[in-house]
Amino acid sequence: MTTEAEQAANGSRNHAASHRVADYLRAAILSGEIGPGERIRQEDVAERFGASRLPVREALRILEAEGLTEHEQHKGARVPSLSMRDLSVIYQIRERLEPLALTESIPNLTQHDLRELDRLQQRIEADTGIDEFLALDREFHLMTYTGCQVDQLSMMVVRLWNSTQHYRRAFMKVSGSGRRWVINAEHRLLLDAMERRDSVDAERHLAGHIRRTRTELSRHPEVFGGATS
Amino acid sequence: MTTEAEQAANGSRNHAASHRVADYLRAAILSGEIGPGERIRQEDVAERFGASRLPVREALRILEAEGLTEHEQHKGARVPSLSMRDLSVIYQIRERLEPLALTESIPNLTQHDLRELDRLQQRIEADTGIDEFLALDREFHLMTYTGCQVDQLSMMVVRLWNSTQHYRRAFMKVSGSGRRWVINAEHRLLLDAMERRDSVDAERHLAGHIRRTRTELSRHPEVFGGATS
DNA sequence: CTATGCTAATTTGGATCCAATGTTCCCTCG
DNA sequence: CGAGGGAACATTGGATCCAAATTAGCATAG
Repeated sequence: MTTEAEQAANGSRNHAASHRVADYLRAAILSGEIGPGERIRQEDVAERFGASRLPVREALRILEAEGLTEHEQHKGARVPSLSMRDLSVIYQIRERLEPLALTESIPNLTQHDLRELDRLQQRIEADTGIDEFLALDREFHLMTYTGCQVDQLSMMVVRLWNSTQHYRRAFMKVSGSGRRWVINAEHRLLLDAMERRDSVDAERHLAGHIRRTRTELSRHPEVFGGATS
Repeated sequence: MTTEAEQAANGSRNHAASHRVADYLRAAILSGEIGPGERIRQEDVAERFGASRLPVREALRILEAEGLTEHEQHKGARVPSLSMRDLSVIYQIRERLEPLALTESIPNLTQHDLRELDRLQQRIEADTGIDEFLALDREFHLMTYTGCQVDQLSMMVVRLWNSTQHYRRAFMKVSGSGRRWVINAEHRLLLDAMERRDSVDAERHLAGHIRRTRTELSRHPEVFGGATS
């Protein structure tokens, strides 16, 4: 489920316990099991994970550095609530970073990768539920970056996706799936440019895709549950 | 010295011991005291810091997530060595991210900030040693982003500066200070655009400044001490 | 009945201890 | 004399224990 996340987060397989706990918590946050503002008790996680609190604490530091949790002295960890402005800027960051990652990726994509991307897009076009759509869409985009050899860049992209995951879900729920065809059209244009190995065109389509999403998001302030702090 | 680094790294003052240790280690790495490939022993740090190994371990996880250290199971932490390609891509990332941070910053800069920047640039133009130049240049650029309200963005920028600090120093040492006047001219053009609150022009100058630096860097492979892994 | 202050319980922060793994040095054997 | 193996050492990983701070609950006063 979160395979891509860790792969990009840890250069190679670093299966230390703290990382396994971090992966576990990351998955819990991404799946919505732990929502913004919600507190994370170390003991709970330790117990559920069958380990002591120590690796949990290390994991929380990792997630904090990734921006997935906030810490306050003696008050513990919680998932931060983003404001509309935060989210908007994150999308602006994505709009500049992801095209770069794409350009780095395209020359290294194999025919197999491209076929896999096509297959993913077909599954996205099949009318699925919101949660499945979110998972597939994430998988699709992150897969377009599999050719990007620079860990630091892939990592940044994955983290940006991670920290907005909850709001993407909330947005899908309030906006309905009415505009799914737009997404599909944009994905198809992107895929086409990628198959032609036309980085410039692909960058253009991707940037437009992200920009449009940001614009639509900004029209749905209710995603932030009232509190825009 | 590393004030900006922490300020951006921790949204607010999080003076937990693990963060103080992380700041300490970050400063040691940025100052060149701990160089790429060098190992960091937990006990040493703990002793030097007057604390137990536990906060040190948490600090190392933080630095790992920031990309300042690498970890291997049962082998400990070391500062990663970057390849020419890594460095080049980081500069490409900076070329896209920092103009965005600048645009976010410019409207919020006070007259006082601008005066301070001018003063900094004057100090840069005074012929200083390499280490002082590096510190001032860093301070100058990061100060241009003080108006950027989005923590996540400022944080990313600071981390990019951090992970390339050592190679910037090495580059200055091999390339000599012959081309300092180019930097000064670019800084002046950037400052002028900022004073006119012309984000577009400022972005253009900044991107050019970073691109030129990347190009010059790529002409000095000896910065990587032979090993380009 | 509400608000405030105090105490008890919960939770996080830090230190020490033990286990597991990696490293080094030396001895032996080819 | 060099290479391989093994034992002692050093270092990291994890668990438990204690201290400090926050939170929650209760009692009491207004």
